[in-house]
Amino acid sequence: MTIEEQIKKINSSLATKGYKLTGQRDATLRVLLENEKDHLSAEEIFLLVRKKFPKIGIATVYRVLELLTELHIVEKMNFGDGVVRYDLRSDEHEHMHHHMICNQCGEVREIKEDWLQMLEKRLEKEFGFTVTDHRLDFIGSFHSCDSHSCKHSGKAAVS
Amino acid sequence: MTIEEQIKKINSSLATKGYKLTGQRDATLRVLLENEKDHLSAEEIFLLVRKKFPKIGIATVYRVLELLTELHIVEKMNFGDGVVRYDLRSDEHEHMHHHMICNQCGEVREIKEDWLQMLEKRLEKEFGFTVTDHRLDFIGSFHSCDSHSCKHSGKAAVS
DNA sequence: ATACTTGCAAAAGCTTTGCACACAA
DNA sequence: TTGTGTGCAAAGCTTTTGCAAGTAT
Repeated sequence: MTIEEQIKKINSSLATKGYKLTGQRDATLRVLLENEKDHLSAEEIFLLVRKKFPKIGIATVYRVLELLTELHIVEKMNFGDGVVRYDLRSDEHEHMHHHMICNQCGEVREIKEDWLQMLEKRLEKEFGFTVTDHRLDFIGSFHSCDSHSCKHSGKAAVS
Repeated sequence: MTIEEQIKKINSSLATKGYKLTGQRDATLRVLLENEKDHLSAEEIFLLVRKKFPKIGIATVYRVLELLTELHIVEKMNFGDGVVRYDLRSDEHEHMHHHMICNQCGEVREIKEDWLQMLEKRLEKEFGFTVTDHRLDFIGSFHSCDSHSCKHSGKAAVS
């Protein structure tokens, strides 16, 4: 699905609940869609959105992110560096993507398969617990980061 | 392992790094050990510690928690309610416990098995990624909470 | 008109830090 | 005495909120 198509679809979701796709919301959404893999913080999102929409205030960005969280379009995540990051849940892999977090270079790479269906059935049976969502992160390191100096941007290492 | 034994063990870890087991640290540790399953926030820990050690300040509690995080005795977690919670990593199930988070009653129940070993081998093989830690949370609801009014304390519901 | 949105600034958390004092080796 | 640890209050951050003004239908 192209970004335009995704925007269009999200616009429908907004409309259903009586919300409008304003310029600020559109710009924020584009930043999220264009940086899907980056798990940006509110501050980072704000700085990027401001390039598209200079007069936006950070309060608006927070309000947009809260709105998108409500609609389950993004999800708040915390990778241990103390900052809230926003993770886009695009249709293709909603409810089924996991993370590998490298503690050498800080990269957060996504795994776009759902590895947990079996386990979720087990929770249902053994605990009477119905799963509606899950979160799975692996912390460790890529061999390519261990062996030679890592090419990825040196974000803060995790824990 | 009894609480006394665990305290003793942790004391050794502290000593190794030149830290002392002061009254404040002892009290904080006991609160954590006695409430292992509760995933307390800093504020909650502070209130409980103050019962044992009334003159303690919250800054000290934060400093103790930071110290324990450094030593990998506790781990900072975020369950989506916006509060940092501290999760004890006791020896028996270090690196191998998961969470069921009920969005009816807010209970966080632990699963003390490691269900991920197979998947971690796969990451090693497919991505060249060595896992040193992981995190697995399931969000959903217990049937007992759906059917009749839930007996657990009504913490804030998750997302 | 009416309801939704926004920017700004103030307020509200939660967490960290500076500093002088206390304590233990 | 020397370095570690602590309480208090102040400072720092991120995030939320109040309010008046703006916008679209």
